[in-house]
This record gives sequence, C-alpha cells and structure tokens, in this order.
Amino acid sequence: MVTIKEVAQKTGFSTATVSMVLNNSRLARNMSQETRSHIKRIARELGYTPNHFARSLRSMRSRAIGVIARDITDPYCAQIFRGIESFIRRRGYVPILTDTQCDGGQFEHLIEILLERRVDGLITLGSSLSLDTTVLEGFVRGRVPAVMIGRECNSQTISTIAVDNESGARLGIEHLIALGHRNIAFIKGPKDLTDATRRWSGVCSLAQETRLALDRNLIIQLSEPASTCEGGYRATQALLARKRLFTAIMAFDDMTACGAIRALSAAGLGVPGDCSVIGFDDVALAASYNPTLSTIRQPLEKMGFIGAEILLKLIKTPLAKQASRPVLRSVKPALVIRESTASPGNPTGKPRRGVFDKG
Amino acid sequence: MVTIKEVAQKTGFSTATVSMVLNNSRLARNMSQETRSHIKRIARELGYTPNHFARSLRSMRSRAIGVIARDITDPYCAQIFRGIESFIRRRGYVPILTDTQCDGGQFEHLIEILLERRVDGLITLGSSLSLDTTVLEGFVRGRVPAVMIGRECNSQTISTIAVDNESGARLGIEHLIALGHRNIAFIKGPKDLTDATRRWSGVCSLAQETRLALDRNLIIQLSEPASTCEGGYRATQALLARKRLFTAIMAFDDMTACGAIRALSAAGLGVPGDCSVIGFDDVALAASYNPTLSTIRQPLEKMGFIGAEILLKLIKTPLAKQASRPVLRSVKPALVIRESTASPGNPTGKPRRGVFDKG
DNA sequence: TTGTAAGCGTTATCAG
DNA sequence: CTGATAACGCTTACAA
Repeated sequence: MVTIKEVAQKTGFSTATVSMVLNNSRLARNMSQETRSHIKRIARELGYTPNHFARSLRSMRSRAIGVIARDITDPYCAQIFRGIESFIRRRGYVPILTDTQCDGGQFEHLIEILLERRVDGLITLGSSLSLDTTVLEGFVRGRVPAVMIGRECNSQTISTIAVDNESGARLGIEHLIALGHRNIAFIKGPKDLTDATRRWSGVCSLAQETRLALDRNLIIQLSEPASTCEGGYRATQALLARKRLFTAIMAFDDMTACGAIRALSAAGLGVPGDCSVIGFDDVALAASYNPTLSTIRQPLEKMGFIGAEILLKLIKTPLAKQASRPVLRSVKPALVIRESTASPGNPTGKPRRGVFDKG
Repeated sequence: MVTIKEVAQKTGFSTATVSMVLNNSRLARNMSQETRSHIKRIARELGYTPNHFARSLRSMRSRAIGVIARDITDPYCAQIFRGIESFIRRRGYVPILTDTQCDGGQFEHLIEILLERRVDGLITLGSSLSLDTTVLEGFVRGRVPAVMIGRECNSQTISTIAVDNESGARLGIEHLIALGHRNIAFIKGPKDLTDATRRWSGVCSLAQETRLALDRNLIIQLSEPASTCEGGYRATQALLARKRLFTAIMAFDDMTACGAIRALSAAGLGVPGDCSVIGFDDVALAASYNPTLSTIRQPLEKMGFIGAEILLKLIKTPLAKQASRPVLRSVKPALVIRESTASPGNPTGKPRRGVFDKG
C-alpha cells in the first residue's frame, strides 16, 4: 500500500506539503500551481489512497454515522435508511448499520458498539418503543449528536424527525368523508405508541369539527404490541363479529390495513366494493397489494435526508455552542389514492352493501 | 476520553502490560493473576474504551465489512443483510452498508468508497446484473476477500452463495402437478439473469421427466429488465389475451406473482378459485398478500449467515495460502404452501372454471 | 513557499 | 513476569 511518504519521496517534497496539497488545505492555496499539479499527478500514478485509520486517529473523527434500525427488513426503516445513506455519502460519510431485530434489549448494546467505533453521530430508525429515548439520552449525553427518525417524542436533548401524524389522520378521514362514507370503523394502533395516540387525536379533532359521529362500537384497539398483518386481520374479525354497519375502515398503518383487507375477503366482502380500507405509511407493499392500497404517505426517504442533514450540521457545530434545545422537525404527510377506497355507492357495479348493511 | 496511558499510570504498570492484559494476549497468560485483575478493574473504573482508530492503524484491520446492496428497500436484500449483520456482530465486526439503488453505474464507485475505508471484506447482495462480477473481480484482486450472495455465477475468484434455483423451480411445479394442474402458464424472468435461466431449466427438466407438456403459448417472458409487480401484471394480461386455457401460473418470483394475482383479479378471476399462482423467494410480502402467496422460499437470512461465515474465514486465512478456487455454495429452497394454490377442482365451492376454460 | 517534528493511541518486539 | 520503545500513516503548528 502506497503511503504519503512514498509520494513525498517520488516528488521530492515533504510529507507535509503532499498532505496539504492532497487535502486542498488552506495553506496549499498559495503554493505554486506547478507543485500542486505535480504532486497530484504523482499521487495518482502511484495509486495513492489515504489511510483512513491514520486520518481518523489524527483528526479523531471517523466520518462514519452509526444507524440503529428497529427492523431493517421493514421497508419503513429501509426507505428511511436509503435517504440517509445517499445523503451522507455525498458528504464523504458512511453508515454503519445495526439492527435491533425488534428486540428492545439490544438497543443499549448497539449504542455501545457504535460509540466504541467512534461514530461521529447516531441515528435511530423506527417508531417502536424498543428504541428507548431515555436510554439513548443517557448514552450520548455530551458524546455525539443523535437524531431519532420516525418517532415523535419530546426529548430535551435528542433531535427528532417525524411525520405529522395528526394531520395525516385527518387527511385520511377527510378522504373517506369526501367519498361519502359516514360509518367508518377505526383500528387504533398500539396503546403506548406516540404515533398511535397522535393519529387518534387527529381523528377525534376532525370528527368534532365535522360533526362526524364516532361510534364506539366501530373502534377497536390492536391487541399486539407491534403492528402486523395478523393483528389487522384479527381486529377486523372482531369488528365484523360486532355486526354493526360500516362502509370503511381506517387502519392504524399499512400492515394493519392489509390484514383488514384479508379478513374482509375471507368474510366474502369485496374491497372497495363492500368496504373501503385506508392505511398509513405507504410502504412499498401498499402499491402492490391486491387491491392496491389507498394510504397516507410518509415521505420516508426525505425524512432520511432531513435527519442526516440535521445530524451532519450538529457534527460540524462545536459542542460548546450547540443550541441547548434539540431540533424537533415534523414533515407533512400526503394522501395517496389507490384502489382500496371508493364511494360507498356502487363503485364496481355491484349493488351497494356495506358491511352488515340491512340491504 | 481515557487512554491506555492513563490506565498504565493509575495502575503503575506500563502501557504494554496494560495492553496485553486487556487483550488477553498470549503473553498475558503468564502474568500474575493479581496484576491482571487489578489492571482490568482499574480500566473498568476509569471507563477505559480502546480507541478503534489507533487499533486499526496498528493492526491494519478495520473489523468492518463492506456490504453493497442492489436495493436495500427490497426485502430480499434486507433479509440477507440481517443475517450478515447479526453474524458478524457476534464476531466483533460491523457492517458498512451501501446501496446502489438499482443503479449499476454506482457499483464501481461504492466498491471504491469501501476499499478506501479499508474494510476487511466485501459482500454484495442481490441477483441483479447491476452488480457486475467482472468489475468486482477487477477491483478486489489481491486486496480483500469478497463474497456475492444471491447470484449464481461462475467466477474464478469470487465466492458465491445462491439458492439452488433449479430444484426450487422443480419443487414449484411438482406442487402444482400434485394439486392436479396440467395446464400451467409460466412467466419467465429477465433474460440475462442467471436465476431466471436456472429456474427455467428446472422447469424444462422436470417437464421432460414427468412428460408434462409445455405449451409455448402459455410461456411468456417478462419484458422489464428487473422484476416488478407491474411486470407481472402486464405479462399476465398478455397471457390472458391469448385466450388459452390454464389453471395455474408459475411466476418468476414473488413480485411477479403479485402482479399476476392483481391482473387475474382485475379480469374477474379468483385466486386460487379460477387460477392458482405460485411465486419464488418468499419475501415478507408473500405471507401478507391477498390471498397469501404460495412460493418457493429462499433461506435469505441463512444465506447471509453463510456468506458472512465464509467471508470471515477468508479474512482469517493468510492471503498466501488461500485456496485458489473460490467457494461456490448453493442452498436448498423450500416449498411454502399458502392460499394462492389449490386444486383446479373446486376449492372454494365455486364451479370449476380455469382461465378461459370452455365451461 | 516548503520542511521539521511532534504527536494521535495502540500493539509488538525486544531486552531485562 | 514486566518495561521501553519503535512503529502504524497522517496532519498541523511552527520554523525556515
């Protein structure tokens, strides 16, 4: 492996000069053009590659970002990650990605591993509780900047990027109402998930404003701690068992919505013919589902961008004069209309039925 | 940040001694038990963390693995990645993950970035051509060991883990035949994808052995270069337009199969009532689809394990005495039966129809 | 405009 | 059994 020393020898200059030239440093500005191009040429000819180890040792910065995903096989995390990766790569950083595999117990351990590697900053992905805010706060206090993406929480030290869940939920119902639905069932998300709470307040506030009646018999709570297709399936079965009329379901998220669709199909009900279904997130699945799923899109990749941008800014800011309050950024969701929602009228040519309509 | 020097001072020993103790090195074996525990205790009390930069500089190893995914938002890649990550973590390695975003042009660049970071080994994920074998070969020659996961290819230098596509395809048809299907349509994968070729030879060999007639009118080729839901949709529409009888579709992979199901549904045909559909891969989507998808499972996480294991072994082997031939490992696929396949008989109580059956 | 030299924190090789 | 000491390759004051 060719070192800076060899380049220095071949060019006749000192290693200091070579280093400055190769880094386009301040001091290199006023060196003869000749010197600079000569050194650069020789370096290229020799195939010189700076040694990252030495560089990091000197500068005490790794130019690596530690990422902790709640579940990297979840497209939700993967898409945010993509945003992060492509953003930081352009700035000369690289991501070290670790995965809790939905096991909250791993979280501390992963932080330790990453801090040991001296990452310049930390990002967590995924809204689950398995990424504990207080744990993170304790660890990074005064060490490295950290950003949480995909989770609304009011930390005093950690910056946060999350979708505006409340307006997302409102978008969803507004869409259903506009289609003519009045009997809307709700599958609420896991109790102790901030996102679930926020979405539900969105629903409630909109219902109040529009005088939409919320039938408590049409509200059901996911029993699982996490959101799965299976959970949506069971919740919908339970809903059907109540034998109340509804023409639409608003699910906590896309996975839940898919489960709901399956349960409706299994019960011989068509989507959207007999019942509309809307999800939340717009994970890749949504666009391929059968039927394709109307949903509220979180701009996942963009959230990755923003998170990475904030983190890199924090990294550049000297610790001393960082704002004492963290950045809490919320991004706007968007309605995506696909096949799974339609008017309760007669969208597919079949007679209007609704679910358990008397007709 | 507390260094080894401070530990040395506090304990009264030299840095050398401390280093040896803390690494449980050979020489530390025959040091007094007292010394060792004392040093360790003080180190812990001081909160000493070894500096990875210095360590790497010294040892010239990063204990980091470079991973290049064709598309990390594709659950196929993500699941393999999970296998890799959890395997190497247990051995003290960490993954630096980069993503071509399906852009083959990025591949070289990503390799360069990772090599610059002095990763100890390289793994590529995903079967696409956007991961070019020859490019990889050229780059890593004599530099770092490399393993490709998810792509069958006969490289002379790069080790490979891939599913046995041929027997996978055979499993699929055997299942359909066992169910009673004789008129089977095939959606072949992208022409220049090894996996597609292999799967097709599996189909052909089994057809020959079982005297199953392959109707060329029931064979269609994906037009897209990559596999998407959309591609499966269009292929199936084209198939339907031919107005030939078939009672089952064997799709190139899960995404294609989902597209096929959508097209069938759109045409008013039920799955599996009117037509069975089987996929390949068993990505997460398959288990949640409507209907849930019968498919051939690739043991993705396990492939990640195996790939990582081979890579770490290569890393430990001194370059001089590495086997000249790379490891080419093939893993067994498994049939996963879900809802999308059933006998052409009368599985759902509806009259038997088949697609374009005269009845 | 360029060179010298002092580290950065570890680890390995000696010598004792 | 333990201690000095010399690298590892690079950056950056400071000197010239």
